[in-house]
Amino acid sequence: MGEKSDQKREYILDRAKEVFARKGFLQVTMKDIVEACKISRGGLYLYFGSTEEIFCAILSKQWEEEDGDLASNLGETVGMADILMLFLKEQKKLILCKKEDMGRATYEYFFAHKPKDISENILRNQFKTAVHILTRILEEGTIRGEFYCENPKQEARNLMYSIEGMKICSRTMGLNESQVDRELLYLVSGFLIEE
Amino acid sequence: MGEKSDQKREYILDRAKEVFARKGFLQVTMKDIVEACKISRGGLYLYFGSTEEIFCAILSKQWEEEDGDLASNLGETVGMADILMLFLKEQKKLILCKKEDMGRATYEYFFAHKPKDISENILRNQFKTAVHILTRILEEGTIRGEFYCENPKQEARNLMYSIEGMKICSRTMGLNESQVDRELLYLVSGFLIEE
Amino acid sequence: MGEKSDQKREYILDRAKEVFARKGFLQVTMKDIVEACKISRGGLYLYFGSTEEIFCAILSKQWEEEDGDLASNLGETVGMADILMLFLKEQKKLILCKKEDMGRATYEYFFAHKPKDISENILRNQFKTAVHILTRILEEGTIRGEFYCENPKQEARNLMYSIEGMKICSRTMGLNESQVDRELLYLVSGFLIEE
Amino acid sequence: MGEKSDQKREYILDRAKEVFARKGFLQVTMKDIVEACKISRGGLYLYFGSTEEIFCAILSKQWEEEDGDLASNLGETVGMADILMLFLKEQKKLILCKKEDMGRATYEYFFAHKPKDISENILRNQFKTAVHILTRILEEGTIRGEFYCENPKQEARNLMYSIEGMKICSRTMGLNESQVDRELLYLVSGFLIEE
DNA sequence: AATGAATGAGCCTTCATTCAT
DNA sequence: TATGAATGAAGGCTCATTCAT
Repeated sequence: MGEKSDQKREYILDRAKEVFARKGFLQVTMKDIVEACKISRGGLYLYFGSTEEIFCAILSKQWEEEDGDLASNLGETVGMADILMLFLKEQKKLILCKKEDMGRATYEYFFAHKPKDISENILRNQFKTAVHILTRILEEGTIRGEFYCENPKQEARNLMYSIEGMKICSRTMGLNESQVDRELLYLVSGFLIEE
Repeated sequence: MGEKSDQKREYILDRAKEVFARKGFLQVTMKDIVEACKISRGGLYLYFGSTEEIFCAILSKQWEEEDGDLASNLGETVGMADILMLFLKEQKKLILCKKEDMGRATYEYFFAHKPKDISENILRNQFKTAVHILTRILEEGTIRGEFYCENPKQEARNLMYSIEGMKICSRTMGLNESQVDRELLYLVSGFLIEE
Repeated sequence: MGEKSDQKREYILDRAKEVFARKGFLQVTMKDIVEACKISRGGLYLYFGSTEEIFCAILSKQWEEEDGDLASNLGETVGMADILMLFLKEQKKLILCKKEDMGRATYEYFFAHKPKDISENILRNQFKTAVHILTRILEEGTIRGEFYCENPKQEARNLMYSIEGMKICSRTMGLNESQVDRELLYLVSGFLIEE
Repeated sequence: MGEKSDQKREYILDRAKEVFARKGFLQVTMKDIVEACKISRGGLYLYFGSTEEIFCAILSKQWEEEDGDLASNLGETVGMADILMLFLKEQKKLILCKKEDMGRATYEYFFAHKPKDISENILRNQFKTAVHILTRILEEGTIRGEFYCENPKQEARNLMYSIEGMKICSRTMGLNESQVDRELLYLVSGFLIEE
């Protein structure tokens, strides 16, 4: 066990992630993952007992990795507006499904698994973290005179709900880049002070 | 044929709708619907060939029925702010899943059925219609001096994206009424002129 | 459903009984029964959900059928010794597994399914019924002067335990007819009055 | 090899015995035993190739150990009635499953493995030995005037069949201590001379 | 000797779909 | 039209057994 197993575990999670990205959560079977991994049925069960277990493992891993991506840059000498743009650019990718991510799978998973232990809900945590980062950006930007924003926290929340809305609209009814740009621009224009 | 068949068709759709509202789209089987309808397996197949067919039929029906619910009131003597509140109240119900609707099922369905024929995409049409109605409300309200809104169309879009975002957040991570109220209030405060 | 189904149900039970008689209980799979019945996998599940369910159905059926086989003859003009011999002859068949019965399967089943609801335990009921019948035979025979038996109930119990013992010995270590005869003769000799 | 291996062999048999006592024979898997032994899968296969092999090894070992437990006491100055009581007390424990023994497992094993090589059948040997011991007890007791028994061998056989019957009844339909006592008392009363 | 990862066969169960009535 | 029995494919899970280390 140990090192070798961990490696294979990671390998399985990586392959499985591709499968989830392609098929969502509900329609993925253990067989799908077995085939994607090119291992035996029994082999997979050595590591994970169900698609749910695999899915949760991927979410956890992702959560750990993402930690403090943007947050670290706060307080640097870069302009807050730039950081905000960086943040929105990332979100835009997610909205437009540029990088085949697990968005759909995640939605499907949490549709069916209502938040029992609310603190355990990764989606919630992700959302809260995003709001937190945005709030700090808005606050700092306001202090520096780059933004005009009376209620940064609320504004941050508003931004995130809109972005979530676009994510879902993009996946269910299709959105193109210019539509997203237009909307993001409008959102930002509410507090951005043009030079 | 004819009338009698139509009646049964409607009956099936009504029962099926309850099932979809309860279980989403992907996890509903023909068996589930057969049982909900208390008809025979073969009987169901006389009317519909798959869950997808049934689901689409429900969506179409719904679309026809909803048509011009609110739109009809526009132009009446009631205040636009009141109409807006009525509209938001309806949306709030959907966000909080007060009336067990097919929200989740619809998301699941359109996740998997990417908008091929875009004009056929009902979600898109619903969204566009909602934006259209909101736009008219905002325009009329602005004319009447109830709102201050420079770009009603864009504002309407923004509102709808936020609302979509809340819908999804409510279903996946849980939202309570006060959270929704706070957000809606904030959104409206951007253009509502207080007396 | 109804008649037709009942017929098939019986058919399945009959085939399954052969399987249980051959393989015991624990080693019988749904697949075995499917094959014995020459029906489809799903077809079997239409009638029974598990080997246990099938097994219990067979036991119940058997229990109903056996009812009052010997008991009916009591009180006739035949000699009690003759009736006793008839009874023992039946038991001898079971001991020697002359008719491939479900003895082994039944033991295996009740080994694993400890008597929760004791009154429901068919083995117990069968045993009690046998003891009851024997008791009546002994009582009546004593009255008629064919037997000398101070405690018919206890003697009946003793007989049945010995017979049970022979059943198990026959199945596990092998017994031949003369061994059984010798033992039964000895048992009977304890209360039989020779002419 | 040699000593060390033997030690491990014994260790495995001891753990396996517990498993068999708990689950019978048929439902025990190699996996169960591997887990009970806390050794590796491959490790177990170095010593035994199947559950059957393990089970037989346990039976053999047991047989060797039990040898002449009671037999040794015969001829002492103790009363034969006392020795008989000792013997019956042991049997009572087995009947009531006081010490979790391999009774059920043994039955299950011999149900499926019909006595091919009859002399090899351990159950048979155990039974014969028990009968032999009982016979000697009865003979000696009769000589000493403690018992009145015309046919000790046959009486011994009868006793053992009854005891076997109670064992099986206890395991399949449940017997309590007083029921066993009553039956044993009745059996003994047939030849015991009260002072 | 010993390990334990890996394989693949085998059984379980559920459904979509067909078809004789 | 309507029924529901029947089929068989698909996916889930567990183990006996092997084998590289």
